[in-house]
Amino acid sequence: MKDDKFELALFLPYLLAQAAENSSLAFQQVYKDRYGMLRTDWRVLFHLGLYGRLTASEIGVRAKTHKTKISRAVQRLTERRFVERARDEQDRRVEHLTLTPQGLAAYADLREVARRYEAALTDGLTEQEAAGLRSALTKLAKAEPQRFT
Amino acid sequence: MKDDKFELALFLPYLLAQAAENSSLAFQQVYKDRYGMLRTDWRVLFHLGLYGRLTASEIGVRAKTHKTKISRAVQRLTERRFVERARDEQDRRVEHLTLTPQGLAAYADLREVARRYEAALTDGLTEQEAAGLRSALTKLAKAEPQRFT
DNA sequence: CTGTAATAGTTGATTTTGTAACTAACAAGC
DNA sequence: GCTTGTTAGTTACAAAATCAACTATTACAG
Repeated sequence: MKDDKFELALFLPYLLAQAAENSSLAFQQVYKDRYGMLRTDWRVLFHLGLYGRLTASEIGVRAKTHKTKISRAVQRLTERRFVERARDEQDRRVEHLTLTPQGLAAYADLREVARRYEAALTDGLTEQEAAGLRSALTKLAKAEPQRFT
Repeated sequence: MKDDKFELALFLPYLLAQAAENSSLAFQQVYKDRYGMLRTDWRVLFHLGLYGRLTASEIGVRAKTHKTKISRAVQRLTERRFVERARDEQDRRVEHLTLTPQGLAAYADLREVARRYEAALTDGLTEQEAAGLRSALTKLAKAEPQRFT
């Protein structure tokens, strides 16, 4: 039963999940309480805020998020007047999404919160930790999923 | 619209979530395909495999997981004969959980997979990245959730 | 003792996600 | 033109997560 050479607390998928959940809680509280948004909602909002006009599938690719999740997030954001849809006249399958003034305001507000939150999170880390963390996370986030027998 | 001084791809809660999801996919595939387990299931299995006899709430505390999630995971694991429950005779509210031989076998198998997976993940990182990552994640995972206005 | 609070764990109702199938519009071969 | 395939996005149904309420048992104050 007792085991050698394996520590759950050091297993990356486990540790990453714990850190991710723990360090998103306070931010989640804000976008949920202030704007009734879910995780995918704020991500869509931020993509539109940062990059301007995008289609649902462009957001899906950038955010590595399934199209049904995006579709439902856009639906919620549209109902609440944060986002506006516009059909592309050349290709009528495509919808261009933009933030409404209300959406822009929410984005600007949350972006400030995010900025402060980021600072607070980084504050607890040493230079080396922050640097190694960022660099490693970027690799891990981009890496192709491994293969297993 | 265009924004300065904020990068979504560097926002820790976002980057962490991406890295966490991406680096758990292949492992998830294994415990799902081989044993039909969900995320909480393998976590419970590993806790019992690593630390021996535990109660549901002890696992909940260690894994920072809500008791209903644990309860349902234990239910699934018990149905499939990976785990056995035993009432505590002193305090009959408490149930002690242990792995069955079948549970131990599954644990041993998955632990080996985890070990190899961990090695593969770490392989893509430099020494500094791995060190900074681990140290930073541990802090982030333990930190008290921040406070916001 | 007895009533009230606390703890371990489960259950049920609601919300959210995941998977697959679907509609609508375009593209390309023939 | 017409068939076949592809892409954008939605919808339907099943699986899973969340949150609150619940049972059963113990603790403890008076």
